[in-house]
Amino acid sequence: CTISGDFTFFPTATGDIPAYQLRSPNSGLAQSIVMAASPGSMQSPSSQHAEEITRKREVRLMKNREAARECRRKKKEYVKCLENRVAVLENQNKTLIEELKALKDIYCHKAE
DNA sequence: CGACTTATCCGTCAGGCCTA
DNA sequence: TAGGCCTGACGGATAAGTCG
Repeated sequence: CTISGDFTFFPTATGDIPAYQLRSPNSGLAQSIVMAASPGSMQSPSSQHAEEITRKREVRLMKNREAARECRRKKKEYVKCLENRVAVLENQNKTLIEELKALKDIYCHKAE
């Protein structure tokens, strides 16, 4: 398990503005498909435009939803790797301390 | 057993970074 | 510089744990 090099965390300079938005109960893929499946044959240009905006928004949200899932998956993996590395280093440290103790012992007995 | 707290997951927004 | 991607921050939902 190695920590991939392209995964970096950086602080963002967000001004703590609470993120509020309308939550549509039927947002997501199904909604996008419904939107795409209804051709704007008998619609005014303005309602077509509104529908296009809605469709674009749905696509954007869907992509971001998936991106967030992937981002969280990568973060979990990254944390797991760090934890593994901590365990390995702790073991190494313990071994080195033991080794040092043994060498000190040998040295002390020689000195006598 | 209901009220409250804590942990975890998820969707969304905002903003930074990168590329065409 | 517009558009897309990535990710921190936020708030809601839900499960699990705790307490009176």
